[in-house]
Parts: sequence; C-alpha cells; structure tokens
Amino acid sequence: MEMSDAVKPLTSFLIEDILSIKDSTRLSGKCCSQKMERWKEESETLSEELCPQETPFGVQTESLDSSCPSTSESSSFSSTGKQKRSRAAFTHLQVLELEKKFSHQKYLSAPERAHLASTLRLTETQVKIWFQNRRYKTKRKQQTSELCKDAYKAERLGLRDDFVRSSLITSFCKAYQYRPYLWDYSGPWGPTLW
DNA sequence: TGCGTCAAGGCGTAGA
DNA sequence: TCTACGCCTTGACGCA
Repeated sequence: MEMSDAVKPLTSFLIEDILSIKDSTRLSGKCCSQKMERWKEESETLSEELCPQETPFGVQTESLDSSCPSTSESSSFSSTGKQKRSRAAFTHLQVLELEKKFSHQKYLSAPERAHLASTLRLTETQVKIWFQNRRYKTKRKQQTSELCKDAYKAERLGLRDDFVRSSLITSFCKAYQYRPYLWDYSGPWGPTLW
C-alpha cells in the first residue's frame, strides 16, 4: 500500500460542494432523511474539531494506514486469544465521496483508486473492497427489484401456479422497502423498487 | 437482546 | 504467479 505520493484532488472536495450535493440528494432519500440530517450536523462540526492531519474537506478517517487503524483495533483479543477482527467505519464524507465516484463509474483504474484513496485517507484496499461490496450490493438490489416486478406481474395476472410463490415474494418485497441499504441516494443509482 | 448493515475474510475464476 | 474480480459469509457495531 503506497500512500506516500498523495496528490492534490483534481475535483472539488470542498465541504460546501459536498454538502450541496448531499442536500440535493437528501430530498430524494426519504427514508434517509433523519440520518442525513445527523450527517449534516456532524459535518458542520467536523471541520472545526478534527485532528490537524485531516484532508482539506474535513474527512477524518478512522482507518487510515496500517499505523492508524480505525476501530477498537490492535490489542483487542477475544476470549480464545484470537485477535478480534476490526471493522472500519468510514465517515459520512468518505462514503459520500465514494458514492459520488461510484455514481459515475463502477470500476476504478489503479491510478484512480490510488488517488481516491489518498484523497480520502483510506488504503487502496479499502477503496477496492468498498467498490466491490458496492457493486455486489447494487446487483443484489437490481435482482431483488426484478424479482419484485415479476412477482407483482404474476400476482396481477392471477397466475395460479405461481400464486403462492409470488405472494411470498411480494410480501418480501413490501417488507424490503424498509431496508435502507436498498436505497441508493445518488444519481443513476436511484431507487428502483418503487 | 435480536436484528440489520456493512467492512472485511475467504474461495474460486479470469486475464496478463 | 499475481492481481482483481464476483459471490457469499463472517463478525463488529448501532439501533429499536
């Protein structure tokens, strides 16, 4: 992981720009409004109270390089003596930038990944894994969406053979609308379930 | 305390 | 052989 050759961001990472994007997208994200409100509050205080070595737009990463890991981390061991797996929690601004990038391109080249990683003060692996997980999440969402459409269609047509199955799926889909992770609040990756 | 979310782990595969 | 991918699972964490 080479993070030393950090370059200046080419795009605007000013907190104002980010927040303006967030505000515009927030309107479409009904189920996320509460969370986004909290994000806004957090970000307003971020730039004032963070550590001195943050990025220009106030991102504090909980998991930077290996010397500065994110979570409970290092010397936390389980009862079996095994080291506990740490789980980095990216800041909302980091996620925002990742989402922003992802909305434009689903795959990153190595230089792009390196640039984004250094900009967000994440490791390249973290950026890579994030995009990987994000693509899989999107795919699952699309599959679920297709499934739901089919189920509704079958139910409306009164296809008896599939009736039980489709109604099961339909109820599943109805329940799914309360699952926030299915809600994409950025551009072309908008909601598809409803 | 159960459940949902999500970063990370693991495994198989493809391409250079 | 190495790297990155997809797919699925695991485990930490936050919330109701």
